[in-house]
Amino acid sequence: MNVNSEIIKKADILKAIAHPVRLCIVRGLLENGERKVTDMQQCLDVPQSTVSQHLTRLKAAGIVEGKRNGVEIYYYLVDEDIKRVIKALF
Amino acid sequence: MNVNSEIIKKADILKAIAHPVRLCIVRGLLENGERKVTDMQQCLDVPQSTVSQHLTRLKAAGIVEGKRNGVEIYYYLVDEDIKRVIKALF
DNA sequence: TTCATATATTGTAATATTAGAATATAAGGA
DNA sequence: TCCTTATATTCTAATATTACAATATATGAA
Repeated sequence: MNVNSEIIKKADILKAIAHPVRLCIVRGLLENGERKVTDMQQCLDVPQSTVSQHLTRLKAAGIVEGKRNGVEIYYYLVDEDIKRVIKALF
Repeated sequence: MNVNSEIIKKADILKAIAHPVRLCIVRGLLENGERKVTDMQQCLDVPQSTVSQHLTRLKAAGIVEGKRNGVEIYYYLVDEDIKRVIKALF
């Protein structure tokens, strides 16, 4: 296998959003700006731990960041590539 | 889990290109138009059967199609979403 | 401190993806 | 026909992803 590291990085970014729950989260963030976990969970109808795990993956990929407000955490998109990709996809 | 079928479809399309070899193939097709398998294989430095397997996946996802010319098969992109996504990504 | 709510982490079983060798098929030329 | 080249398929072991329950942690209010 020999593909360059730029390709690998881009493929990793795509992998991060290539999942229904994560894609839905990311699309929601693009449409509505920041959101807290509970809201996503209700919208997706998925257990809380599942949402949290997917958010962890999105964070690790550098796609979202969260800011805490008291007991809640609001997530928002931080990757411009992803914003363009989502717009292109929908 | 409850995400609608549009999201699932779009996530499947992303999954299809969220792999270094497949992303490289697709990007190459977008840049250079149609290509035959042997050329992709040399460019990627991956065994022939591996390239062929990835092409099968891209075909199944409706992203590429191939037309035979004698003993060779030329592949080309057929999905407009993907073209936009790749452009947005690079 | 204790409690309630929001979110994260861990453990694990089920499933999917992956690479690549071996083999098969398809097409055309000698 | 037989040979060669191009491409596809099959098999399989290794690895990665997934869902979700159970549990842990963080914050703020009482």
